[in-house]
Amino acid sequence: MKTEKDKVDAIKNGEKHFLHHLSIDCVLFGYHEHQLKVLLLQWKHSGKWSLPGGFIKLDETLEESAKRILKERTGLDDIFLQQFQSFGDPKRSHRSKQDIETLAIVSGSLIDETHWILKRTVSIGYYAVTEYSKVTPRPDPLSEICEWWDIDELPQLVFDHNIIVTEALKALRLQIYHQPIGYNLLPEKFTLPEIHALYETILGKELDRRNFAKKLISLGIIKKLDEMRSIGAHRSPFLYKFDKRKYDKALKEGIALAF
Amino acid sequence: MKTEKDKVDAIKNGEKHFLHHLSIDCVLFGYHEHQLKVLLLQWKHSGKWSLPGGFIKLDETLEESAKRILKERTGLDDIFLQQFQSFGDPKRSHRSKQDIETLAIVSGSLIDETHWILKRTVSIGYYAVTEYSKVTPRPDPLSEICEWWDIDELPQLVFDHNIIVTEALKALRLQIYHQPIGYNLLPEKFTLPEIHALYETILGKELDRRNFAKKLISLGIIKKLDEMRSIGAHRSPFLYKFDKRKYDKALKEGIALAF
DNA sequence: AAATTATTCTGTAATTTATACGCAATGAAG
DNA sequence: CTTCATTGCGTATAAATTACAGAATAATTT
Repeated sequence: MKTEKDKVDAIKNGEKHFLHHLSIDCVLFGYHEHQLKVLLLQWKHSGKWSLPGGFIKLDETLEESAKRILKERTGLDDIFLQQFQSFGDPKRSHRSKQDIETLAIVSGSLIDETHWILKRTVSIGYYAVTEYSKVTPRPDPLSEICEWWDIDELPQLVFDHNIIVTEALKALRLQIYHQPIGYNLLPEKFTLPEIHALYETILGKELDRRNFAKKLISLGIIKKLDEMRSIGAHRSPFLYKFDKRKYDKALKEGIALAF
Repeated sequence: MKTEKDKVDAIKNGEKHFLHHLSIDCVLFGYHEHQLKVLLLQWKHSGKWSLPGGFIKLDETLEESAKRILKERTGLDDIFLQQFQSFGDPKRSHRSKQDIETLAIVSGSLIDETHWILKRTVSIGYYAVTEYSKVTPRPDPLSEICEWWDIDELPQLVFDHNIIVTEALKALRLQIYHQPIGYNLLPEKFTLPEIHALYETILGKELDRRNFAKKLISLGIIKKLDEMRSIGAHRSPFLYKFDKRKYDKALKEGIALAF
């Protein structure tokens, strides 16, 4: 585990450890009670909101980099990450004078216009989906707050981060039609209503529960167990689990869902 | 138009003009006589084959950069470009001693291990599709030959370029199910057999011509004209053209094709 | 001028898939 | 033992996809 000092130090001496002109931005979708949320950070002093992001170490792959960044904010290992687009407008990462001052104060170093962190930066976008409740959000050294925001009540974000979120959501919704989603997002054993709610939340629309179940079962990616879950004052739903072999096959070869 | 000298000079002095650690690689698919081809370059001396690629200027967008690179190789403006993935393995762009020597000879400059062009490079992949016959391939200063290769008879390529082609084809085939393709790829007026062959070629499989036509017409993105084309010793097919308004709408909003 | 050949155009029947929805079954609470 | 909210099962209908047959046409050949 890194100390806070180490990470602030990274800004000062990052020149030697990170790829210049490149960054990673992560859109982490959190799923909870029929609501889709996004993890955001609030910068110190300016109070501006941003996506969790960071720089790429000289010897790590893009995916390793994204994983590391997300782990620092959430504590989670093994998130299913998906690269979806790179953002490279020459002016996208322009920082205001105030933001530069903040960087200088927080890192305790001189930041003039030649500083590596102010160079034009192309950002590689990754998205991931997680169970909201699994995460304990942790701000980074440059931020005051790290918390979930409802997908349709986002504040204005820094740089082009609002666009990045929009594109990530588009990519996620396109993906859900061509690959199964849910493994690592649901408990090992789950009920039909649970996976049904997950899909409805991500797609942002209603899906007939009976037809939905029929389709997933007929594709063979989930299968019924002989157990039930007790959910209080109502009929107990059966438990299901993913057929990992068929799930992985569907991941690799793609499926054609039509909801 | 740049002179050859300018471009070789770019290697020597590119440090000041290009973003370090970043490059663009383009997979240009050429469509001709039921064959899908890819434009490749053969490097001088080593004889290795690669995709057309290049570096990003300090003040241009990623798309402008890709457009410029493709224009230099093909003469074509206005190609429909699609960013599809970034490739960032730390070892992906390793060059052999021989290749470094060639770079030094061709550019007439000293290239030691600190030279910017040898740094770890993340490449942003773009693909495009064009009519094979519209293109006059032109090698770049580092290459001997620039020519089309059949998609299923590609040689071994440098770096991870074989993977890049595979991923580009996957992305193109996924795209064709969700967006119309054909504008800028077919003459303004075309026949059903022509557009049918285009789709079969890109997807690499047979599509029933009657059902195919029914679908495109019912979606409204092509419409029948009152003219015919004479094709020699056979029945003359009717001409069609794209309904640009509906085509653009489909591009923007997406469609769901199922062939 | 009639038959031949290769190709395009139109239509329809059979099948599969998707959609809509009614109702019985269940577990706990009153 | 009735009520309530919820799950599970099944079926009728609509829509989309697939498969395929046969007529029409423009030269070329006989």
